Amino acid sequence: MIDPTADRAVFRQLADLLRDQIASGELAPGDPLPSELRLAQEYGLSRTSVRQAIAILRAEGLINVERPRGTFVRPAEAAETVALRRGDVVSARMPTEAERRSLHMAEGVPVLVVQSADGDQAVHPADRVRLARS
Amino acid sequence: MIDPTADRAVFRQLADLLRDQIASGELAPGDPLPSELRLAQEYGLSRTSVRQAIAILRAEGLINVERPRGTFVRPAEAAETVALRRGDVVSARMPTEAERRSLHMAEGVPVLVVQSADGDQAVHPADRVRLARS
DNA sequence: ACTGATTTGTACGTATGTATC
DNA sequence: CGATACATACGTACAAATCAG
Repeated sequence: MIDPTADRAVFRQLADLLRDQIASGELAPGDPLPSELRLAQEYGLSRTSVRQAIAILRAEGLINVERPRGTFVRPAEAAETVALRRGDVVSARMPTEAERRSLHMAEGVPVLVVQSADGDQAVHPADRVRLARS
Repeated sequence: MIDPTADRAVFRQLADLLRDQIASGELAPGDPLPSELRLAQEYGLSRTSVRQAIAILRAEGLINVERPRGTFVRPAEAAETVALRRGDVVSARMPTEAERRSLHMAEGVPVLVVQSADGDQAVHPADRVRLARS
C-alpha cells in the first residue's frame, strides 16, 4: 500500500493513492474522504503526513475542505460560456488571495484572463467559465 | 510586523508580507528569498510556520524552490502565442502530476485546455502559452 | 578528494483552538 | 455538553544535495 522505504515520500504516496481513487470514481464527487485521524491510523502515518497529502490534493483543486465537517471530493461547477471577440488574448494563472476572496473561488482553481484589443481585462474563475471562439 | 494575537494565522501574515514584497518589486524576479531559518529567526516563528507560508507562495506560482540552493522569485517565462480556430472552447485547470512532469511545469502553474470542434484536445502550460482570437 | 556548513525535504511528536454535530 | 474534525503553532531529528574552503 504505502512503502516507507520507497524513494517517493509517504505523503506523496498517500496523495497518489487518493488521487487515483478520485480519478477512478471509487471516491465520487461529493463523497467524503476519511478523516485525517482515520487515514493516519489506516496507513500507519502521522497526522502531519496525512495533512501534507491532503494539501497536495487541495492545491490540485480535487477536494473541498469544510472545517470541521470533513473533506469532500469536489463536484464540478456549472460552467457558463463566454464568447471571445476579435483580438482577444487569453491567459491563465493562479488568482491572488484578494481575487480568490472577491470571486468566491475554491482552492486550486486558476483564473482565465481575457485581454481585449481595447485594453480592457476580464478575470474569470476557471471552474465556472469557459471561453468559446465562434 | 507579524502579530501572533491577530485573527489571521501567522504563516498567512508572513505569506502576505512576502507576497507584497514580490508585488512591489522589493523582491525582484530571480532574487533569493531569505532562508527558512533566517525568516524564522527574523520574525520569531518556527520553521514549520515559515514553510507553511512558503507553501502558499509556491501554490500561487510566485516562487521557485531549488533544493538546496534556495528559494527564488519566479521570473516570467517567454510566452508563445497560439491561434484559436473556429469552434474552439478554452478552459483552464491545475495539471495532474503526470502532466506537470511531462510538460516540465513549475508548481502553481495552470494548464490551458483547448477543445477543438473536431474533438481534439490540446493542453498548454499557462506560463508559456497564451491564446489569441484573430 | 574530502570536509563541514548551509538549505530544503521528510517525518515524527505535542498542545491548543474552533466550529459542527 | 461531549465527541469529532480540521487549523494553528510549536518542537525534534535526520536525509540529501549543493557549495566553500
